[in-house]
Amino acid sequence: MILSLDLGSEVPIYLQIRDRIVEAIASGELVEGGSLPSTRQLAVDLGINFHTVNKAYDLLRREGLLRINRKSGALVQRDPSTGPPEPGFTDEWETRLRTLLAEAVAHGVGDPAVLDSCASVLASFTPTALVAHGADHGAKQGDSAS
Amino acid sequence: MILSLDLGSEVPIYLQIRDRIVEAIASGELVEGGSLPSTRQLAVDLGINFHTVNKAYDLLRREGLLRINRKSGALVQRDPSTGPPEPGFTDEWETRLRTLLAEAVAHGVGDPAVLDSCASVLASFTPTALVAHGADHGAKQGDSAS
Amino acid sequence: MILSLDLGSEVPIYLQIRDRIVEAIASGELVEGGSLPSTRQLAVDLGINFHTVNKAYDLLRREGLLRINRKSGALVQRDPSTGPPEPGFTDEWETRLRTLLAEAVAHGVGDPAVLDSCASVLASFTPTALVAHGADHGAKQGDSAS
Amino acid sequence: MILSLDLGSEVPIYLQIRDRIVEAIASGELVEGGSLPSTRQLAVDLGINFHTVNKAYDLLRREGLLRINRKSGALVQRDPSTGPPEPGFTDEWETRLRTLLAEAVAHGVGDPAVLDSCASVLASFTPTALVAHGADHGAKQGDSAS
DNA sequence: GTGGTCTAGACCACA
DNA sequence: GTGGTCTAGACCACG
Repeated sequence: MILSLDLGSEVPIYLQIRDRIVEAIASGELVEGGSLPSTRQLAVDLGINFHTVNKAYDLLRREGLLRINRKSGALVQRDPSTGPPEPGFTDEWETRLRTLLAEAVAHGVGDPAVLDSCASVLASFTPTALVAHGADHGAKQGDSAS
Repeated sequence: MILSLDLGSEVPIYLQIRDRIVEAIASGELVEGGSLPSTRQLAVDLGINFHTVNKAYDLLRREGLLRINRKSGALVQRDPSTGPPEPGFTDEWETRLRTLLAEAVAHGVGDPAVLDSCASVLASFTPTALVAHGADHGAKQGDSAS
Repeated sequence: MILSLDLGSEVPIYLQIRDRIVEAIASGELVEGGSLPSTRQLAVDLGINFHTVNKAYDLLRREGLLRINRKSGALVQRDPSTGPPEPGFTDEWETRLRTLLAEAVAHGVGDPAVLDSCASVLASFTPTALVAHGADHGAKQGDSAS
Repeated sequence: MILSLDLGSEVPIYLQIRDRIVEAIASGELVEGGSLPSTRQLAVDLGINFHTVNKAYDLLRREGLLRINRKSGALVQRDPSTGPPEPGFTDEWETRLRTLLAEAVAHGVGDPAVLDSCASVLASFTPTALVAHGADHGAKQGDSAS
């Protein structure tokens, strides 16, 4: 759970923390039931105010990725294997995806290049070891639409 | 150039305007050199303050998608056919893509489903290709429509 | 009187015209009593609206550098040999000079480099040829007012 | 950090603030790393809206003279000892210098008088050198005062 | 007519 | 507490 922040970035610190944790869950680095450092501990490690960590954890809780209780601290509530997303998640997410992809296309990134980026990002979440027996859910290729 | 906003959304109005325009550029609805409504006009049409439109336009200008001058108003500066993105764009964009995709994966959307979403979003930007036989009026070459 | 503008610059066109004319007067390219192109003519030559030229001429008139009458058009009212500036000019000008020089110093340009810039700019106004025989109406020296 | 404005001047307040700060940096009154009053505080002190201060600070930030973060407010990012200016600064600056000096020359201020003005303005930024015997505390080396 | 400035109030995000 | 967002009115600059 090494979590590198960029102080002085445009992105608020609490969001950077949240983003890194989301990515850690996506990549399997954090699995359902796993525990995260206490807010105080992480704050000390990162050299930031613990309120900032708190805010990140709370955001993740509201997103359904963490559960938090007094005794055991923050635990991962969800991971890729937990099941399909809550209803309503996908629509809202696709809206954001649409805007993000539009941005690349508008700037002149070709459709294939965009898809390649998506595929390679996905591949980076499943570092080969997990693609064990059938590999039927890996970052498959060739279904490009254009 | 119908631009439907969701007042009362979490997303600020100026960002919604910006997002819709980015998507319009990506989809070829707006092409390089095309002109956008004047800030005041659009503001009246949308029933909002002109500053809000102004802010959206200014953001797009800073992103390199619009150029703005006093006489002719806002013109589209870039479209998918204009060329590859400025250096530095892709890296920053992929960082955001990574976070966005991680979000879906963490919520249990499978890699293939994610890729499908990406592909179908991209396809939605070039719907003409799916309909046309020769597809000679797609936003691929500089055949400006104005 | 070739006057090159940069359309699309941050600096308004009318100000660019004004600035170029001020520089032409400073360099002796335009002398007291000399006539400028008519607003319409210059507007056509530059491919701009004649109101814009008008605005530049009017500004110069208010600054005391031009006089304008219907029959003979715009005439240069002042040049370096006309005499010392109107009272009040110098103070206001030095305030602007102070800010401009402070900007360079704050950005790390050393005092000598700043002075060099000033000197070379001044030298560029008096292209050596004018300091010829008597040099009694050129940018004469030694009449420092301070 | 006393900052006297002239309400009712032609020059917008935010620009006056910006100019005074630039001059304070040039004169060594503000040194790299030094902190400025918070936007709200300064606004109260000056009896103006905090947005106006904000605008001045933001302009200075875009000029590279300030850095701004939420925790520590506005800090001086540059001062005469920080090093040479960013490439591109000098050219743009000399263009403005050229116009400003041309103005004086056109109004009849002699070249020597102009140069004198430049020199005395520069001298006013480092007044200590004119007083001190050894001049070992001038704003020449990185002897930050904070 | 256009876009942009200047100032501003209410509110939010951040640490 | 800090800076920043979002929206806004009145006015100016520009062509």
